Amino acid sequence: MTGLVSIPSRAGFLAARNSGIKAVAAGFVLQATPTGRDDWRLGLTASKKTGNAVRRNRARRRLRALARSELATRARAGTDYVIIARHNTAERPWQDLVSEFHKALGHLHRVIDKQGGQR
RNA sequence: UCAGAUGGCCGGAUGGCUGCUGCCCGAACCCUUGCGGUGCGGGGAGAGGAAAGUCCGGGCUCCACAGGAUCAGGAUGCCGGGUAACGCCCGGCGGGGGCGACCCCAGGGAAAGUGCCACAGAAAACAAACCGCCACCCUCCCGGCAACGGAACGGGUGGUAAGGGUGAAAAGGUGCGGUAAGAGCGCACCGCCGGGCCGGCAACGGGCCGGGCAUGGUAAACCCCAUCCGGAGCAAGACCAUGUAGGGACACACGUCGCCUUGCGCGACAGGCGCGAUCCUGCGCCGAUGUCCGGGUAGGUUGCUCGACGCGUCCGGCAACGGCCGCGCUAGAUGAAUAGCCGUCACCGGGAAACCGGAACAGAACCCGGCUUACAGGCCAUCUGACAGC
Repeated sequence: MTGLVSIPSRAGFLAARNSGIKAVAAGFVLQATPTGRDDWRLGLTASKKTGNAVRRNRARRRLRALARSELATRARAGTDYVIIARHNTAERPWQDLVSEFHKALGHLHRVIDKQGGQR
């Protein structure tokens, strides 16, 4: 998957979940955690609560398309982003997802800046 | 035309913009010159009929493994064929259902043995006898002066299994004869058992002869018989890179002899380990190692898609299927590509219309053959029954 670098192992996902910060939107949950790497990486998660395999795959594909169009130009190096699908991700209107993503990403970046300033 | 049966097929189409995975081609650059790497441009490909459940059968890989005997365990179970194989498919047979086309069946053995047969019922299997039916005896009672005679709706002894009742099932069925009443007691037909004949590869079917009839059901209870079966799975397995050192637990032999090149040597025999168990034959490994735990590392390549493959003509076969020839190459991902958004046209529902909704079951993960389950809507072929027309 060129263009997007994916988080290769379960350890990366667990790190994002435990030490990262998160923003909950109506159509998804966005998490971010600093890694100290040169590039930024993306992880996608769709649990069984999202639905059957078809719904999970569709939700993951829509989230990937979202990341490709909206996150690629705004992502910060040295950060792992994890997007978690929710039960309505597969059929939520596309424009709603886009606007929610902008809000969530802006929130996370502000929190990261604040934490960095305190240290 | 309506109702139905069987078999097969489809599972929206097309376009724009922005992207992804792997393949091929082209030019450029880089170096460790290779079947190399990097980005760029172009081309064509990219989920299913069930991809599902993971229920059977194989291929492939590892457990190094092969042959035989006995036992244990599991699966299958009418017959014949198809197949790599099957618990699958096809064609028959038998039984059951339907007016019919057709459908359904866990369909070997119950005179090898053991067990079980609830409730109800007298009785559930070397038969037995509750209400009955029949015969005989006694008595109440009646007649007679008496001897005695008659005689129950009562009692006893015996015969019987027709009828009643119970049950899923009551020891062949129906009819006639027969009898005290009855009974295969006798006869006819049906069924059953035995023998032989004919047809069929066979399951089985059809006559014939003999026998008055023995053998209840349950094997989806144990069991018997026949056939088949080693285990684990692509997270199999292989290679590269990284790492490779100390710790804990468990297992078992540590013996004899020979040779000279006297070595942490080689060889032989015992010994140990190795199929579910035991034994035999062969073979391999071990003789200070093996296995596991914990710790550490968990990145890349390969296996990975040309195959019991798909399509078509012809030939053989009732068919499943097989064969010859020709053409085609049709996903190979790995936190996991095959998409995101927006149109147009068809389909379904609502509406007078503009238009608004809906569109099933469901996502490859080593690959095939099946089974099972889920499924909006639609198409085709053949056949059956009814009605109408000719």
